[in-house]
Amino acid sequence: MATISDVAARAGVSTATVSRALNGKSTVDPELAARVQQAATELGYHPNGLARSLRRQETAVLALIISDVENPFFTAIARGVEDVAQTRGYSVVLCNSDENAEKEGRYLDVAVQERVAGVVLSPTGAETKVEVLRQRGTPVVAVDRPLVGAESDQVLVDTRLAAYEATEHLLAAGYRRIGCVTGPAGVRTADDRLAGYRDALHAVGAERDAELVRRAEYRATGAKQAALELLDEPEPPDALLVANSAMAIGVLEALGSRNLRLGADVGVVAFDDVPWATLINPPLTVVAQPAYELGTVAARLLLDRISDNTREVTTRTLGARLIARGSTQRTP
Amino acid sequence: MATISDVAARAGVSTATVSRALNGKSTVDPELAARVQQAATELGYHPNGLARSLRRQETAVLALIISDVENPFFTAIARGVEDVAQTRGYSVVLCNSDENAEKEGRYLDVAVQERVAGVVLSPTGAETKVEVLRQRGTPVVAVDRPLVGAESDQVLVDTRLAAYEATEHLLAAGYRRIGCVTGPAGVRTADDRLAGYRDALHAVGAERDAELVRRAEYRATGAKQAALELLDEPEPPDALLVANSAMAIGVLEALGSRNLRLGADVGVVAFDDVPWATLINPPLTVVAQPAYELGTVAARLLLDRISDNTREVTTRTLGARLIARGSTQRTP
DNA sequence: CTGAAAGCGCTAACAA
DNA sequence: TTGTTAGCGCTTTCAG
Repeated sequence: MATISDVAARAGVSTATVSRALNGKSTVDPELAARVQQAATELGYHPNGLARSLRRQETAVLALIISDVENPFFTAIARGVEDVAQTRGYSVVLCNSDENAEKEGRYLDVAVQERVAGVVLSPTGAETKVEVLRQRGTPVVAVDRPLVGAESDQVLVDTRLAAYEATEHLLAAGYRRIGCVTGPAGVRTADDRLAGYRDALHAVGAERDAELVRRAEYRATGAKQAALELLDEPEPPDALLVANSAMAIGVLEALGSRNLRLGADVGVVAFDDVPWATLINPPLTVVAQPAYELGTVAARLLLDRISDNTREVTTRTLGARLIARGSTQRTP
Repeated sequence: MATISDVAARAGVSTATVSRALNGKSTVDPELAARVQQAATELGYHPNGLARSLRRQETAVLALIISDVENPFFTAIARGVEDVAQTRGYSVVLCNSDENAEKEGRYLDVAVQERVAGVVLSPTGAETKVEVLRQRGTPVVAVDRPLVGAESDQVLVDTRLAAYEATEHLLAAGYRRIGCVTGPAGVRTADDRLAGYRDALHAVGAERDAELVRRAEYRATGAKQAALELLDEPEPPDALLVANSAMAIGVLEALGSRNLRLGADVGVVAFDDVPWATLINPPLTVVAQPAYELGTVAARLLLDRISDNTREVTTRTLGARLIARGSTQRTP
């Protein structure tokens, strides 16, 4: 594996000149520069990024730590982050914390050890582990969920309001016993969506005591179980607000296994627009979150902070929008 | 940011001792080791991975370059790779080539520059850019698609056979004019699936000339367009083999927009099992690929090669399995 | 404009 | 067992 000195030797110059020529920094005699270029290509020279970063004390790598690679919401964020990073010359490495605080911590350690330039994090919970970054001065921006107790940049969705509106929509459609299937306690989005749901019920003085609420992991299986429990209640719900798309799958399976008609028997609105929403019958009403934009905004915030760490901390809150479809119509 | 010499100074030992103590290599006096540990935690010391890797001439990082982060098939592979890497102390960084040879090349460069220990690659096409790795001696394993002309380890799916069986299944179900919507020419999985489809038709001497075949990008929109073209033919197909799940969405949308009943009017079998396959009506017949296993096998192969580069090159071919559901039944 | 030389933080011989 | 020392490959003063 060719090093800079191999190139220097071949071109008959010093390593300093090679470095300068290849990085186009201070001016180098065009003729020498050409010799260097040629030597480099002849040798198949690829600069050692480790050595470079070690010397420069900086890397052009961002870490993106998300809680579920298999969730389209997060992969859309990933695309957003990547697209922006790309145009600014940064690479992004994607880490999957799997909604697991320990794994998240491990990746934060890796991020620090590898001296990444910055981190976009969707925190699993009320983490303190992020202190590692603060200590070390690595910029972070939280995405989708806030970073409690840490004054860092954040890009969030007004998910409580969205849940409120979704619930209102169900009420307006004539549903009366509205239930909610949400994520684990402590996960901010799960709590916020539940809060929005309660706000809406409270606003119309509906069903305050009969708590048709179930929590589960943000996955299909738990949600199916939760939905079955609700549907088997003596007074089952006639509509459900579901906190993400993986859960929606479980809920729809539950409906199927109880032979309940979507919309007519049980209205459903789920968070996250998914490509298959219009393929089912009736099509699924969803709360579409601006996932891609979340990613682009987060990346821009992060890169800005990397280049100027004195900027004041900002929180950007994006809106979600309800897309009403057949699954929230009682009569076809 | 504390360095190893800060720790050494604080513990009153040499940096070598700190290194040894922290890495648990050769034996260190327990008492000294304890002092080092304490000094390290007091200072919030995190070893500099760059310096370490530079010195050791090795990194504990694998690169996984896939062609679409938003495709569940690839994210399942990612999980497989990650789970195995994790247990062996490696981190994996995920790169999204976006089915774009140039982007793939850029990430290969980054992989070389960052001196990753190895690469799992799902090649976009007939790439030569992978030469960069070979030159540099970085181990690669190809996953899902072969690396043409490069003798590297590979983990593939017998997708041609699977397509053959899927087509056979359609024939057995009574469909007579079977079409195929597959990916771009040159993408091996797309070509193989088409080949398997043709094999099956050929075997029964069916419809050899009337080519009901369309190609498009592995995405919903192109597939919708392609399906519409086929459906608007004077003699439209009565069944379709669809080469991936994103395409399946487009095809199903096309059916919907032409008011054709899935199964009854047009049978459909699609590659990749997706969670929503059973939510549509009738449920979708699919070819389930062992994506997660593809990832685990690839990672193991890669790690084995990293530790012993003299192993002979192997190709592992995994099987796919047809899951017959309602979308391939002509009569309900 | 170019080269010599120092050093980023760490590990691994080699000595002691 | 511990310390001294020499680099890993690169960039960047500082001289020339």
